[in-house]
Amino acid sequence: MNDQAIQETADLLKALGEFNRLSLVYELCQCKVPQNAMCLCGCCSVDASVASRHLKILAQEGVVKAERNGREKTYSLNREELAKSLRALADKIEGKKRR
Amino acid sequence: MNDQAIQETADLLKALGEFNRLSLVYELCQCKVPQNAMCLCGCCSVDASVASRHLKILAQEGVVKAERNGREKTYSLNREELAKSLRALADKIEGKKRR
DNA sequence: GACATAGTTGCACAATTATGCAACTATTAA
DNA sequence: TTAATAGTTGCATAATTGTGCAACTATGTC
Repeated sequence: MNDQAIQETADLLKALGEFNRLSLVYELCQCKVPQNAMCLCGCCSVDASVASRHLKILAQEGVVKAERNGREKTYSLNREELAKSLRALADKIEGKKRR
Repeated sequence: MNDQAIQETADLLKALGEFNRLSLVYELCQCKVPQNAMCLCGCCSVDASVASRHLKILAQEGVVKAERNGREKTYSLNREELAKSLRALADKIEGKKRR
């Protein structure tokens, strides 16, 4: 496990490890269809600029996918990819190759 | 999903989402037997006090289990519990109940 | 007892991060 | 074109976090 790989995993976990961002993730988790930022910023009662920045971080880490729809921007969870990353980490932690 | 549950999950992910702490976790991941703090602090080249604090945080979040052995303190990963938490999150993210 | 080893805690400091406001861009509607 | 809505960015600020050093506690050894 090289430093870069560790850093990437740490960055993903850090992105998820903040209350308002995780709230956004859970909110999106409940949504069958993509949600716009205004709707999402309601779920954690912060300023729109704050939600915008949190969503940007989540998008950078591949947690959410953003899409422009006219003047709206809609967000959806990258469910499979995110679940896969988390399960890969769980597998590694339970792995049998030990010293 | 209430605020407290979100906060608890966020705290766990935050504990894992820091480079040196995740390095400690991966190091412990490779270890069949519990390791002491001095050995562990080598793996991320930080002061012993820093490793001590990181390990404390990991222990608080239930990531590692600490045990006194004479003047040493040995740490081991809570493999099953941690893997279970991560898989539960993955399951939730992939869940089918959507609006 | 004195001394060594393992680990923790107080303190100061640097760096990062989360936040809100105001001003901005971009798009749509009138 | 003007106005309205959605979202972003610059700036200042408060809060949190990671770090190393020095001093401390705890345990084992001589």
